[in-house]
Amino acid sequence: MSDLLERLRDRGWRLTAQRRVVAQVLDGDHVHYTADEIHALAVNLLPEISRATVYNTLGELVSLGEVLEVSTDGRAKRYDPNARHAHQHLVCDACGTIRDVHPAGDPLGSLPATERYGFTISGVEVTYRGLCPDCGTA
Amino acid sequence: MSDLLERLRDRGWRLTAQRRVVAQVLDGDHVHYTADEIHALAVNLLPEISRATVYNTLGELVSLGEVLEVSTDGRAKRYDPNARHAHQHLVCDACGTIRDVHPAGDPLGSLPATERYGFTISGVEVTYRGLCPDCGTA
DNA sequence: ATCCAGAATTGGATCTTGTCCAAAACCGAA
DNA sequence: TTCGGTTTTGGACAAGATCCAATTCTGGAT
Ligand SMILES: [Mn+2]
Ligand SMILES: [Mn+2]
Ligand SMILES: [Zn+2]
Ligand SMILES: [Zn+2]
Repeated sequence: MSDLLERLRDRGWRLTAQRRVVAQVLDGDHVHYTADEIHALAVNLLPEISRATVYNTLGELVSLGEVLEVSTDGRAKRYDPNARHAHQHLVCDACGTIRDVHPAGDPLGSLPATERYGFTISGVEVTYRGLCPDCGTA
Repeated sequence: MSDLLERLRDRGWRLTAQRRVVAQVLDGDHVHYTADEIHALAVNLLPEISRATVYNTLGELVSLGEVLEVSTDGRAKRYDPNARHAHQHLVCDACGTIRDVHPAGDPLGSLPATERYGFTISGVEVTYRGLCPDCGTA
């Protein structure tokens, strides 16, 4: 059983067949699927699973902190199971590919105290944009 | 006439009444309105302007590099006329307020060469999240 | 001043993403 | 086995955005 499923069971989550296949699709640390992609992949494993259940399950996983929502453009949100290791994203502007990259130093540190305007800051998202090797001008 | 309108005219843009009021609404460097907010404000100045024209005009301004699109959440995109000075955003998770903040050092520098995976990197977006003074736990 | 072709605008249809809801199915404790 | 709470489901609904064919506008040519 995957780490993810194990942690969920430890939290008293009822492990239904539907939740199991959603977790299974997300398993592996380097995917960034949309909800509809996850639904399509889940249907391969459990043909009768509904779109609503996929959205419900993803919402619960996000609330539990097991999955991150990533909005790299104004399109569909992507769901990132790599919630345990802080990381940032490198996005191809042409094909939308997303890669995980890892911070050098604390990105929060780059915001000077004089630029906080009384906010209580809880996090920072960094998205690098460019062209991937496949899409770059050959 | 605003700087923005002047630059647009210099580029040979046809300055219609509709485009003028959209530019007028965006004038001033610290706004981050949604397309519908811009439409509502534009209607005050030119009652018959359509939503489609607001979207068309915003799209053109973005193509020209005069306005930036900002997607801070999965909701409506926001349009940022402050495209001439590199800056980052500080977003309140409770009320959605956006403030401009200014980088200390080049945020691009924080991505190690070993983490570029053959991408040609063209830019970076940094979004700090937290609670604004109004929304913070009093 | 008038005409005309290309540019711009318009309202509504359409699409995508996501949420909501009431009914049905499921599950596990008693 | 029964029963109440939990989960799932399909379809309705909503927001944001795009598309499109019809119309209006515009500025240069005459
Ligand atoms: Mn990731
Ligand atoms: Mn800004
Ligand atoms: Zn690419
Ligand atoms: Zn706030």
